[in-house]
Amino acid sequence: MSGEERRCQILQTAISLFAEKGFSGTTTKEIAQRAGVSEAMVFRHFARKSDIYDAILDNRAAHEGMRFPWENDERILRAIREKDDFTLFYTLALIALNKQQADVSFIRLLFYSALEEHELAARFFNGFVMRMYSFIGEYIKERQRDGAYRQLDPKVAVRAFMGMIIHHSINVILWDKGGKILDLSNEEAAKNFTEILLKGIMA
Amino acid sequence: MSGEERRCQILQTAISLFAEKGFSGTTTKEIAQRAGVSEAMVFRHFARKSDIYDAILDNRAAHEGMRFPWENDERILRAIREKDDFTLFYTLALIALNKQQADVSFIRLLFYSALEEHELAARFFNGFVMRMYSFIGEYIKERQRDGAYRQLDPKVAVRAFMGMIIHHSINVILWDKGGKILDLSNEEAAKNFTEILLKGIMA
DNA sequence: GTCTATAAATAGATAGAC
DNA sequence: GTCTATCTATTTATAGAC
Repeated sequence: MSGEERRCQILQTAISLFAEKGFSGTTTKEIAQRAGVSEAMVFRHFARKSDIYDAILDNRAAHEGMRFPWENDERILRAIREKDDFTLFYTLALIALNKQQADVSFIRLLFYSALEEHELAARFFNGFVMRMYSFIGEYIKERQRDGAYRQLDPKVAVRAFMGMIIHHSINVILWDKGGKILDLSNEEAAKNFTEILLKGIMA
Repeated sequence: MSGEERRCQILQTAISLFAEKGFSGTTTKEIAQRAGVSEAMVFRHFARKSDIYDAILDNRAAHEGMRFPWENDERILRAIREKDDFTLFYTLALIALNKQQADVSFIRLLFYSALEEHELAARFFNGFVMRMYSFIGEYIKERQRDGAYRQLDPKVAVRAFMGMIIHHSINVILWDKGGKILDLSNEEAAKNFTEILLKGIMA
């Protein structure tokens, strides 16, 4: 295997372990074992263990989780043009829920990084999250000008909406794994949260 | 210092360190240093490091975070009797927000324990969270029978409401510390979320 | 590029004196 | 109940051969 390939493979292995057990809960030995190489190989590519964590910042795959999958999504662009509120928020919610639950590993990594105060969390927040607030916030402002929504801080509406969605995913992933309290398809969840939000902010 | 006192003090120190850096991110040496004792003292009271983590389960102070501060709260009991929806949800939200943000340490401990899959998280979920769902859920059912709220799964409404609240606190605590995106008093947040929920679920 | 062997540092845990 | 000293295991990290 070439240097670049090996480096990448070790990094992927480490990311998945950091997501499972956090940075300090993961040993270089485990990383090496799961990657199927010797520990010396790990240190050949990353001088210190913390360099592996830092390398996540430049990793393409990790940034996958920070992509805006809807910026070129035809359903969404059309819903915005047509001011089809339900379709817009429903589609946003459904895409988010599916994405979050398909990438449990990324969500866990993100929460660990927030608790451990690693730059990854800050970068996610300053990139993805802020962009999200302005994207949805702008639409809400426009609809307020139309008189369709009542006057409230658009950012509060975004927080409420994202709160329902993310909190639901966190429950599915972290707290209520078996669906003990609430077992709901993502379609049902998206529909219900969208209805609550829209009725909640309409004029 | 007596044995029991010392044990308790070491436990408190450990809890606060586990909240900061997680279980594996904390060393027994640090615990000893911050508690102002030798490492030997730590191991005198807790044979193994993991025993400290486990002892949190029997700790009164940790259970403080799992209390229902409103079960004897006159404002809330009265709001239920009078079916004063706004006051009920507003008060619940405000108490929750204030409590969460006053006990950042407990919230962090809880999230670490969920990621680390420690029993603390499961106990919190099976105790506090489930009780919360049935408490609010029952009220919503009653109001649905009254014809005041539209038909939807009460648990979905609870998840939406708790989602807004908890997600907001998590933002304040973990992600948006400086209030970069949204800087809101807990009163404003409680008011806004309550309005969105109530308009969102009313008939 | 890969490994085995080993060093160095740290973490968890114990012994025994006071 | 408390400490110092010590031990062992683990973890991070390096050296050097192939």
